[in-house]
Order: sequence, then C-alpha cells, then structure tokens
Amino acid sequence: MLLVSENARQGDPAQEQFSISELSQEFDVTTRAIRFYEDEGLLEPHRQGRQRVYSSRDRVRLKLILRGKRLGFSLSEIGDIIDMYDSEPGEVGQLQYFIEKISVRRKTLKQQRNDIEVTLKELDGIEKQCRKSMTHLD
Amino acid sequence: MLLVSENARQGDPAQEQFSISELSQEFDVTTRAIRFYEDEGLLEPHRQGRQRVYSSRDRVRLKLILRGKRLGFSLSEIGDIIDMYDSEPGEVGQLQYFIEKISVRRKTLKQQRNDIEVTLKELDGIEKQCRKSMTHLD
DNA sequence: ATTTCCGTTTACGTAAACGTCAATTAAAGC
DNA sequence: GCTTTAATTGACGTTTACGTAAACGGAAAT
Repeated sequence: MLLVSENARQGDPAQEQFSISELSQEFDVTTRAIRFYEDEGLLEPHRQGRQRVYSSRDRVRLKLILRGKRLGFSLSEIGDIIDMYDSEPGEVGQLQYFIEKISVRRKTLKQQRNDIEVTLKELDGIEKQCRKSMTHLD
Repeated sequence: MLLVSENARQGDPAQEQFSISELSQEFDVTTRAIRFYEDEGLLEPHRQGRQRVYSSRDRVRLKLILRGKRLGFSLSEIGDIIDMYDSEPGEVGQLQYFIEKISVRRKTLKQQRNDIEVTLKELDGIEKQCRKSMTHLD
C-alpha cells in the first residue's frame, strides 16, 4: 500500500488531482481526445513519471473545451477563448485588442442564440402540426 | 436580346428563380459548397440544360443549411432537420418517432442556448476586468 | 471571330478531429 | 513471480466539408 491514499488527493480543494480516465469518464470523452487536446496545446497536465496528472485547473480547461465544441468552435478558436479566460489582466499587453476579440466572440454567440430561438419556434410549429394530424387519425 | 427579361423571373413571387452565383453572393458561400450540398442530397435544383436553377424553396433550404452550420450541426444532421421541415404531415408515417426527434433536437438546442448564456456572462466579467485594468493604467 | 464570363464536371488535395491498432511500460492484485 | 489492468507513444486510417485546378460548354460583349 502506498503512503499516499486516494483521499490524499483531496486535501486542498484547489489541489485535487485527476487521472486521464477519471476525466474521460466524467465528461464522456475518450482518452484519445484528451491527449489530442494536449497535442494541440489546449492542455498541459503535470506528469508523475510518464503519467498525466490533471489539476482542477486542467479540469476547468477541459470543461471549456467541451463547451466550445458544443457551440461548434474549432479547437484553435477554443484555444483563443481559453487564453482569454486564462490570461491575467496584468499580463495582457494589448487590452484593446483583447476587448475587440471579446466583442467578435459575443457577436457570434448572439447570432447563434438568435438561430436557436428561431429554430426552437419552428420546431414548436412543426410539432403542433404533428400532434394535430395525429389526433386527426384517431 | 432574349424574349425573357431579368424581371420575368419575378412574376409569381413563389416562382422566383436564382442562379448558383446569385445564391452564392447572397449568402456568402462558394458555388463549390452549394454544389457539394447538392452532392450530399440537401439540394436538388432544376436544370435548364445543364445549368442549375434554384427555386425560392431551394433558397429556403440553403438558408436552413447555413443556419444549421452556424449551430455546429453536420451536413447529415442538417439533412435530417430539413427533412423534418419538408415532409408533409400526411406523408410522415411514424409521427411519434418524428416528435421524439424533435424533442432530441430541442434538447441539444437548449443545451447550446445555456452554454451561450454562461459564456456571454463570463465574457462580461472578463471585459470588466479588462476595462478596469485599463483605466488603472491611465 | 475571339475574348470574357459563368457555369459544369471530374478529380485530386487538404485540414480538422479524432479512431484504431500495435508495441511498451508501469502499477496493482493475487 | 505472474497476470491483469491502466496508461503511453507512434503511426497510420478515416470522415467531413469543402478548396483547387483542369478542361470544357454556352452566351454575351467588343
């Protein structure tokens, strides 16, 4: 038995650690995908020997990656977004440029939101027609 | 000069016709892409000889395709969606199955909408931090 | 007549995002 | 010690969604 038990990984809440398979299961992505995100520079977990050890910060990044994917962004776009979250305001040289990027991103998101509203309403209409013609067949 | 002028294509509003390049310009997609959507079975314009002639119905379909793309759906998913719009309620054999598909789609869209809300709020926060540290540097 | 535009077809190329082996290594359980 | 079991690296394969180039066909303009 190791001196370090399972629970030792939870001492400090900000110091939780995760294996690749834990994250893989939690978020339902393959380990292959997670490693791929690393290849693309979106994650850089620590190593214990050769094994990857993910911090809760890495876990948050993975969350952001998956959310970005659900929104249809490419991995490189997602990289940009995460960099925005990640960079300390002090480190950012060109804050103006930064704010412009935010505005572009916001625009895309609002367009998407609008697309969604329209589509949802259309789905309502289709479903109504559906139900109508179903009762009609009773 | 031809007997058929440009305007003749607008007699009946439901009978408008469009060339591939008109649609290409209007929606800012390449003609290559439009033809590709046809290869994938998402469009089937009429022909005048070899040339493609798009009806306003085709135009609507293209609109739906592009909206679907903005929402991150694959072309085959978009195909399913458009089929939903397109099918006459009378033609649909399994309305129940149909309604289930709608509910799945709705779920995805709501998830996306939620993702967007969260992301927009986070962007607000980031931008505030940004502006804060900018005035700080004045 | 010939250049100039569109448009078409065919075909090969490509970038993104992984999937799928195969070969190794390491750790854990018995 | 031996065998599962989990993880790693490397390499090649695959799908999607087009891009790009070549070669040709009509119609229109000069």
